[in-house]
Formats: sequence, structure tokens, C-alpha cells
Amino acid sequence: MSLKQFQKTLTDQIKQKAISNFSIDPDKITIEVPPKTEFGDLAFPIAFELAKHLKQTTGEKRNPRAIAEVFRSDLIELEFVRDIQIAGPGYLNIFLDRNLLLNRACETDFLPDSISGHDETSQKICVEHTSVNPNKSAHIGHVRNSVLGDTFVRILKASGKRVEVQNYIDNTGVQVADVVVGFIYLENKSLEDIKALDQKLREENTSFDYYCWDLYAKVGVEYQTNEKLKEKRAETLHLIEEGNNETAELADYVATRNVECILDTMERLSIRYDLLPRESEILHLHFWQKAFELMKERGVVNFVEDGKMAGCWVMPFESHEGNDDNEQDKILVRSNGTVTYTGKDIAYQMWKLGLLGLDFHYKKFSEYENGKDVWITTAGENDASHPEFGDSERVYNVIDTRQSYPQEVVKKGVATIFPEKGEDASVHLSYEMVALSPNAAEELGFELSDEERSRSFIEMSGRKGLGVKADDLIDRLEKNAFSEVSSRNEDLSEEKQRQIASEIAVGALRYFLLKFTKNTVIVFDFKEAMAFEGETGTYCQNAAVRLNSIFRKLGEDAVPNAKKKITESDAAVSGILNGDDGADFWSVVILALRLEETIDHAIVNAEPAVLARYTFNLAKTSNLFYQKHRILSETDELKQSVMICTADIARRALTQALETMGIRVPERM
RNA sequence: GCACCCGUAGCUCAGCUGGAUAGAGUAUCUGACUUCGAAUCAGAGGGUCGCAAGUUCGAAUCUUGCCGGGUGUACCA
Repeated sequence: MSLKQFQKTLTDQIKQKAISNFSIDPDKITIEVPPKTEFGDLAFPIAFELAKHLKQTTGEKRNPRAIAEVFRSDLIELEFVRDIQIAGPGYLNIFLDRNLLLNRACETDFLPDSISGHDETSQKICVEHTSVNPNKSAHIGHVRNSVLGDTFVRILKASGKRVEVQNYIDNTGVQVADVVVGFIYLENKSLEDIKALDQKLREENTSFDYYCWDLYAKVGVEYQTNEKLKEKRAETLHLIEEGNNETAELADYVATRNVECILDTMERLSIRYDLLPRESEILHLHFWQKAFELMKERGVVNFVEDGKMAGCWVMPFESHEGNDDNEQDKILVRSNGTVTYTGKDIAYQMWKLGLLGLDFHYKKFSEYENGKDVWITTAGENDASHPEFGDSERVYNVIDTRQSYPQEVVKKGVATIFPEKGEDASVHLSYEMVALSPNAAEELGFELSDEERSRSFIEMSGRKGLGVKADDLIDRLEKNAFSEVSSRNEDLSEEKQRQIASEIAVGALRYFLLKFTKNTVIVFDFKEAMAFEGETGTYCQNAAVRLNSIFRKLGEDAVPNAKKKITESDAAVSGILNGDDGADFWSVVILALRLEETIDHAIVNAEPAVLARYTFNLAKTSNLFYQKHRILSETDELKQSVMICTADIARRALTQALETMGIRVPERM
């Protein structure tokens, strides 16, 4: 039985008693973690709630402490409970049986397993993240999206869910068109020229996406004065959407190469995908037409005869009374017959949820080191060996908060067409942007106006070429980490040092992006983002590395021997755990045991930052423990065994928590 | 105008669905490497939780109003 299961037993018991004695709503019963270890391991503030309830229903006034007493006798009988205290104004504080839990935690099953946990037959959850427009390299804002999405995927997997990861490729949108316009009309390049350029860039060790980054910015500047070029944009976009022409072929090359570059960037951060669904297939396989038919069948779209939106097909939304109703409608088909982005998105969302009745064709796009394939959609050939995609029970779309409105429309839209599926199936995992501090923008070489310099932050803009490129930042982090690693580990080979530096860089970056809660704007600052000290991924990794190094010195058999010893002498172990140093050991064990509920908490709130904070706290508690208590030099064998078990539980939980954030524990550092 | 988000230590942020003395990191100052690793640890100072009412045993957390900042609100994607 895990701590989580035990908490449920305890809560159930309390609920039962509360219902039979006081007839109160069981949802009002909450469990919490006391602020200090002296107050126990679990606390129920239920007595306050009941006192209020009594006063309201019967008028009887009862002391909360007396009410808490009612629960005590039953709960103390439970297997894991060592003691119960009524504290303060009426808290019901539970003290757990430390010895028993230490023994259980020594068994391997208390940790959630992010790798093999899930049941193949369980319902699938789809997470879409990254979805960078394939016309330039990824910047730090895109990385926040990807790290958030990837970590959420890992969290879902750790709780046993089956997850499919999609990275949507908008390969036929205006952003791609802009770069294509740049290649064709600014640089007079043919597809062959671009391929040659691509080859040349490879030889020079720069990358195609960097080139596009600059070109995209150049086009943006040119548009401001060159009306003719703007006309070319519309024309180009049209050709790309239509397909089967030279411009579309060129665009496909450009988009595909950018996708490859972006996937390489993400691979550096251990971020991987199952499928790359493309907008071109949503168009060519007529997903929209099918969705449109379904909408008409179900009567959820209307054709507007007159007024401002005359000639459009709209989806009506619950309009507030008294308003001009049409203002609440969302246009899905424009008066010229073309489909809006939201329309296409609704069709795509329907496919993700298995509601569309159509499927993509698929081919392999690339293969990861571990042999897993990334698939991409096609309109032509269909590799019959492809796995089943789409058809998920629930979909999480990781998209920044600026797109809340269209996401709301998609969610409500799908739920209107399929009320049986409902709104809960579509979740917008929304997060705030990464912006630049005025200092960071200037550091990147951008000239700011006085107005801009006075702002608290400046939004990044691909169109302006203003942003911190992901690869640049990772490079800088790796460089800094490398100089630290090499000065501390001169005996290691350079290759090994580079690998460790990379693991540290990834840990620092991922942790930095995860420690902020989703709705906090990250104002990017180089110094903060590149820190290796304090509340950082590096700190957490370091704690795990040092724990591991203790075990390296202890030798192979230390853990099994220690486990054997502590199971053989119950009473003495109990004495140690409840003795003078006991609290130092116990606080590590109990915190490690809370990993599972932390992961649940992160899922319920769709908030990976919860896991980041937890991991840092666990690292800190572990640090405290092994610095205060020397394991190798401990002379009392039984006490040493308790310490070994405690350290082992700590490093396993820490390693697992880091793994769930996509952060590896280096061999040394 | 309307909708959503934010305002907590000098700075950057947490605060677990209303709970116990509001916490971290950073910066500043003081101290600790002959000790399982100092990317670390111990300690100090630093708070009208934007303001004002309300709800109640109890509010940073819930309600309302105001102040200040941000983002949306397209026949763009």
C-alpha cells in the first residue's frame, strides 16, 4: 500500500464517521500537510468545518477540539497510524508509523514509473505541443511550450496514462509563405538554389532555420514599404494551399527542412514526438468538408443572409441577452468561401477525438536513437504499418494564453457538435509568454526606443527577428557548464565532460522554464536563466549525484544488507526513527513518499511547476540529511542501515522526479 | 467598452481548492572545505500580501468596488 492509498483509506474512514455522526457533505473534508514536522505527517482541519456545520443546522455550539476527539479512537486503530494529536484550535494531526513506512518504501513499488507504467488497453490521451511555424528556428518562447508539454506528457505517463504526442505543422500558412516570398522575390532563388544554399550552410556549420530566421525578419521589414511584395504574399499563400505547383514544392522543402531543424533542437532537450500532423493534409484530405457536413447535419452552423456577415457560415454561441446576437457568432467560412483557421482547427480537434470519421495517411518521418519512429501525415501513399493515431479520450492543447479565445471556440464548437463528448474532452493547457527584459533585448543587439526601454518587458517577435534562439541559449549553457565540469573533473575524457555539460545545460534550462507557474510571464534574463546555483536544475542534479557517490563508496551489497537489517530489528529501528535524529531521517522518507500525490496534483491542476517545486524541496531535504549525518563513518550498524535506506529512497525518488521533468542525473558533476 | 490574467521581502517568484508564526531563491552581511563532493551548508537583516469594504471561528486565498500593469476581443494564422 502506498502513501496515497493510505491517505484515501484514512479520508474514507473520516468521511464515514462524519456522515453518520454529523451528516455533513463529504466533499468538505480535506487532507493537508502540516506546516511543521512537529505537527505530524497529515492533518485534518475537519473539526472546524463540523463545528460550523453544527452551529448552522442545530444551533449547538461545540468546541472543535471536542469534535476532533470523536475521530481519534477509530483512526488510531489503523495500521499506519502511530499517534494522533488534537492540536491548536482543533486540528486532527496524524503521526504515521515511521518504521512500517520505511520498510514499505524500501520495496520498489512506491514510486510512479514514467516508463512502463501504463496499461496498453487504457484510453489514450493526446497532447499537442511545440507546433512552431516551420519557417524559422525555435526561440525560448517556443521552448517554454515544448518543455511544458513534454513534461506534462511525462507526468501523465508517470501516473499510468497512455499518451500520444503530436506536434502540429502549419506548413501551408502565411508564415511559411512569407519566407517563401523572401526566397523567390527578394533573393530570386529557385528550389535548386535553396537546396544548394542548404548544402553550403551545412558545410559552414550554420543551419537552415537560422538563415530563415533572418530572411523572415527581412521580409517583414520589406512589407512595410513594398506593397507589391505584399500582393505576392497573398498569391504565394494561395499557391501553397492549392498544392501541385512549383511554389508549393519549394514551400514544402522549406517547411520540411525547418521541421527537421526544430526537431533537432528539441532532441537536444530530450523532447520527442509520435506524430507530425500537417495542415496540408487537413486541406487535401478534405477534413474541413467532412466536418462541415457533420455540422450542417446537426444544425450547428448557420448561413448568414444579410448584415455585416452576409454570405458567411457561422457557429452561434450562447449570446448574452440584450446584445446584438450576431456579434457572438464565430465565422467559420468567409463570404468568399474560404475556411478560417478556427474552422480547420475544429476539424482537426474532431479528428483528435475520433469524431471526424476520416483519417490521415501516414509515412515515417524519422527515427530516434531508441528505434522509435516519428510519423508524419501525407495525402498520398499510406504506410500500412503505421500505429493508430488520434481517437483519444481527451486532448490537451499546449498553446499560449493569447490564443484562449480561438481555443474556447474550438472547445465549445466541438462540444456543440458532439454534446455526448462534452467540453471536458478538450483542454487548453494555456500558459503565459516568455518576454524579454529591455536589457536582454539590448544584449541581443536590438535598439530600443525610450518608450520600449521604460517597459517592464518586451514581447518577442519572430516577424521582427527579436528573440533568444533556443540553440544559441543551449550552446551558451553548455559552454558555461563545460568549463565548470572540466575544472572539477580533470580526469574525465573530454567526451564525457561534454556529455555531462549537456545534461547540466538541459537540466538548468528545463528547470528554469518549469519553476514558474503557467500564468506567470517569464521576463527572460540571461543571468537568471543561466544560473547553476540556488533554485536550479543543477542544484537538484547535484543532490542526486552526491547521493549516488555515497553509494558508489558503500559498495554493491549495502542496500540489500541494510534492508535486511532493518526488517530484522523492528523495535530498535523504531527507536532510531523516533529518537533524536529520527526526524531528520523521517522528513526525507515522508517527502520522497509524496512524489506520487505530487504527480496527481500536477495533473489535476495541469501545472508542471508543482513537480519542479517538489523536486527542489526533496533535493534540499536530502542535502540537509547527508550533510548533517555522515553515513560512511557511522559506527552504529543499525543506525547506518536506517541511513542507507533513507538515502536510497531519497535518490530513487529524486531521480524519478527529475526523469519526469526530462532531466537526467549525470554520473558525476 | 467587454472578457481573462497579474499585483506578496530590494529583485525574481511560491503559497497545495479558506487554516497553525506568510515561505523559497537571489542580492547584501557574518561564518564553515585535513571530513560520504563547497554547483554546498549554518546564521542575520529584509513584509501595511496594491487600496477599501464585506463574508466567518479564521482571508494572501472567497465577494464587491477602486487603483495600477498585461493579454485578448478579425471575413489573421
